[in-house]
Amino acid sequence: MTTPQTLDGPTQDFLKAIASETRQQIMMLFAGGAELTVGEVADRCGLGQSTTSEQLAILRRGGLVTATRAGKLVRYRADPATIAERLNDLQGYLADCCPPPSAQPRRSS
Amino acid sequence: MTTPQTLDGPTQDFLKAIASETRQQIMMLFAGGAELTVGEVADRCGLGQSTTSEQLAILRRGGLVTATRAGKLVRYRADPATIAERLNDLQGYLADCCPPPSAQPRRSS
DNA sequence: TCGTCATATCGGGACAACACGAAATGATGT
DNA sequence: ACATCATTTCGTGTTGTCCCGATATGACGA
Repeated sequence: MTTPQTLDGPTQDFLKAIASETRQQIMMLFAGGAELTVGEVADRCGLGQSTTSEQLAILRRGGLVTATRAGKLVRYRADPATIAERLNDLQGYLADCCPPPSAQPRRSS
Repeated sequence: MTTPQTLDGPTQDFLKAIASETRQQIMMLFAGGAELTVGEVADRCGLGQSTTSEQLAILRRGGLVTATRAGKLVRYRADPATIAERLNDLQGYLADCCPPPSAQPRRSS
């Protein structure tokens, strides 16, 4: 029943992904449920094409976006379900560290 | 009413602070409302004294812990209120990027 | 005032992250 | 098969993070 020393892998990837100003900026482009290609993202935030592809890959590993091929294009979009999940994990971890003194123990998910 | 391109400073600092395995490990030491000195934290996670001081400073800037002098000692403890606040900001940002298709627009805090 | 103890700051070395251009991959149309 | 276009992967330079030992600050007691 020992609480783990750190977060699990998926939540780690989520945090690393979102803790970058560039990637936050990218995420904003998906507001409203927009679907965008790598090239479109690159244009709209003034990054090189390869850089953008790499950053999107990191966001994908973090569960923030999903990718689907459409011919030669790859359409990226936000992944609200996974985001909510990771956010919930994070909240659980923080509830363990940061106890309202009378906090009830959390279920082990 | 244009949504800002990135998160605000405090939330940035919060994310950078928590997105480090070492600092997550440190935060776990504060579970249960524990108050710890720099030296105690250094011992318990096997870090150097100066390293620990620096990492705690980062956590402090991120709003995760607070510090109070007690004689020559400095006692650090978790700061649940600020953490909840930052977590809420983050949630708001993500709600903007990641729309459950029928999401109602968020208030501008 | 002087010495001591805890903490903070400084300087540096090893290593990862960021952004780029160039080359490889993969899919489409001719 | 070939050319083309979007994307990915690779190699590289630059910048930032992590951790350290050494030194400075600040508080307390003799």
